[in-house]
Amino acid sequence: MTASEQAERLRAAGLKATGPRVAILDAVERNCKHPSAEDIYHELAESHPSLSLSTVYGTLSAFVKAGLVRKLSEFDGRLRVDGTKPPHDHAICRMCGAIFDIEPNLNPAPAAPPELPGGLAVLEIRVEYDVVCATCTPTSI
Amino acid sequence: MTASEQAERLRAAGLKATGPRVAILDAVERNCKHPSAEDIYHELAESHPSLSLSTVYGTLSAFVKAGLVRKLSEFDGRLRVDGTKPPHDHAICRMCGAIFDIEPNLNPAPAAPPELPGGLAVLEIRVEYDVVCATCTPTSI
DNA sequence: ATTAGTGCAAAAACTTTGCAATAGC
DNA sequence: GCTATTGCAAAGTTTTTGCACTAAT
Repeated sequence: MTASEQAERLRAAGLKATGPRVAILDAVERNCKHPSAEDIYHELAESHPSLSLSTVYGTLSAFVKAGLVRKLSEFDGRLRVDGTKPPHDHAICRMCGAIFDIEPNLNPAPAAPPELPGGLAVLEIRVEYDVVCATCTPTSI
Repeated sequence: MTASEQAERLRAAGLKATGPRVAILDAVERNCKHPSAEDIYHELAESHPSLSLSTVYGTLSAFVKAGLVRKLSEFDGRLRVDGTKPPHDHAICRMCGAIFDIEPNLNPAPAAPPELPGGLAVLEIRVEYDVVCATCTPTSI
């Protein structure tokens, strides 16, 4: 996706298309490793030397609210985001908190949002797997 | 549930049944508001004046690994736990992070764990709702 | 021209750690 | 008695805030 297309998406989401924003949106969509704010900050350090960490935090927060990226904090408590395109599910290790991407077609999430109580507007429904990963499984002694 | 029954559960989970642990497990199972470590600490302040916050953190971590309580951090980044008995789903507001309990029968999660990659042992599968709550919905001007 | 967004530094919030004392098993 | 757990204080991380400046619309 070109920079101007990203800029268009930002404007469509009601956000100003600034240089830092385009760069951060792009970095998040490229990075499929559920990066933290600091990960993104470092990833952009060379190309955007003046970018500050607080801008990354503020920008990610704006993106989450606008629905451009998905917030994940189940892992290690830190803010983690997922901006990769096709929606997918996550498995989270109960022991170490590692996040694994799961094919959404393994367990198709209910597509039709049911009636939820309390005036909740459903934007998306996902399936979440509570797992113990291979590393944390006590293997043969 | 009596204190000795809780103690038995702790031992069954491979944890020593200490006073603080029984109290914390009990507090978490009673509190249906997805409490933070500090919430529990304050809740037990009167009955257990000597309890320290670091013990709460350590204990909750042990409970999560043992599967006695469920870890939630999607909310505000802080550690939040859910120890209420019947498994249920959560809706999380994209704007403010508020957590709402959702009846699991609205959208029964796939019960049969499919084949997952990388030796993941599935412990539980849940449905997660990405929502905007009533408070955050821009109402009529 | 207005208003949102940026960057810096400082502050705040949350969580972990080290260690001596204690309580379970 | 041995070992895991506790409590305290201190340190470490992560995130937020205030404010002057800059850039987008």
